[in-house]
Amino acid sequence: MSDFYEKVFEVVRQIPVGRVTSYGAIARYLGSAQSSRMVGWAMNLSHHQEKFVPAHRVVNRNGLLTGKIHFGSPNEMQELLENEGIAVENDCVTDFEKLFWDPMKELDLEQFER
DNA sequence: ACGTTGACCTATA
DNA sequence: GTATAGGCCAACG
Repeated sequence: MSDFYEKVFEVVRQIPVGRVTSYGAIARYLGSAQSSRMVGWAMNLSHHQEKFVPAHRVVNRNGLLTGKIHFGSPNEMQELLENEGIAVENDCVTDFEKLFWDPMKELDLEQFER
């Protein structure tokens, strides 16, 4: 497994409950700013990972649940999000800007504080 | 081996 | 404000 995917999974697991992030944010955090597609592909592999990866907390820049079809059922992603307290309407995360969790900001800030 | 596709993003027009 | 174009890299047929 490449380090890239491993890092992606690690970052995704660090997403707090009730928060969401975008593929681009993760890609930028990993240094591959314009390779956001690879992040999505990594999510595809996340199903094979023994450790559970909350891929449902990762949406596109628009807050749209584009990847829901890759889950078992299209409703599964929305159900999981709503179960964590994230309101989803019409396959879009409501108050996406509020719930947005930027790893580049949050993680770097945590590391900086330490 | 080559062409197409894809859980995306940014930039022009 | 929507529309189109380009770029990125890996997987699939």
